[in-house]
Amino acid sequence: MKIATWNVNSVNARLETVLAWFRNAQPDVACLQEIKCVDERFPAEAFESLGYNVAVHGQKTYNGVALLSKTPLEDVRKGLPGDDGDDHARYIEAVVSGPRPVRVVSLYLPNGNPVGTEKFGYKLAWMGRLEAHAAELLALEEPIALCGDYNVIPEPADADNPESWAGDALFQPQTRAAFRRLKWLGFTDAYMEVDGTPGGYTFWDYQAGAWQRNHGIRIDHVLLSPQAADHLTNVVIHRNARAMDKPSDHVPVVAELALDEA
DNA sequence: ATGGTAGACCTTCTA
Repeated sequence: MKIATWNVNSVNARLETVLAWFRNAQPDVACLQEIKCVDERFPAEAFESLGYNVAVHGQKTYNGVALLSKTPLEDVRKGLPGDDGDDHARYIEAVVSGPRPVRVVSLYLPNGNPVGTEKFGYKLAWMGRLEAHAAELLALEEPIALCGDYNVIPEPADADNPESWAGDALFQPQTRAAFRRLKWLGFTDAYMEVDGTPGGYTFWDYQAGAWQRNHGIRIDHVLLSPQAADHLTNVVIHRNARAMDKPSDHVPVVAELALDEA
């Protein structure tokens, strides 16, 4: 099973680019972030025509996440528990049905810049809520994949120029510590497990020629529960998607699970 | 050097 995660930076502005990638990569499951549209504006028919079932948690202008799956999506949850006053559409969870069901999450963790503002506080609070909910999910002892744009640079090796991110919310000690706490619950960072080579970037800013200069960072992650990590066979970062026409500033990350094998 | 670009959308916010 190929599970993809991709921050598409507006699914409607990027639809032809996204569909071209789907036709080529053929993921079984896909987690999209920053769709930047309400549910009714999500181009569900375009994905359904490619054979996907669709679940959307949308929002006008900002944020918005979606799940796509070749098999039906069950037990859909929209919104991260823990704060009824949080109206950002940044979390959707569902069970991908099949002989070996997998619980899949598409998450768009807050950016948190600038540091020292309420935005950074919101980011850290959101990470705390994610940790609490992830702990509850782990107790289910199911195959689980927490996929998305975490807006976290875990280690210096995950940035081309770590010094330039020193003051950024994505690389603060508190941010990195919160991400470690999440992993230490018992999750495996899929990329680090099968590859771990420095330079596996997933984001290059549109500005200042970041792509041309390879000023990238690894901030899109797939975290797997033990019951999923046991079946992990490969992770591919689709770097060449950054060179497509009208690219997103993020590229897809695809994790492969061989769930039929012991 | 505090730059640069992209998307949604209405003038500026977010990233």
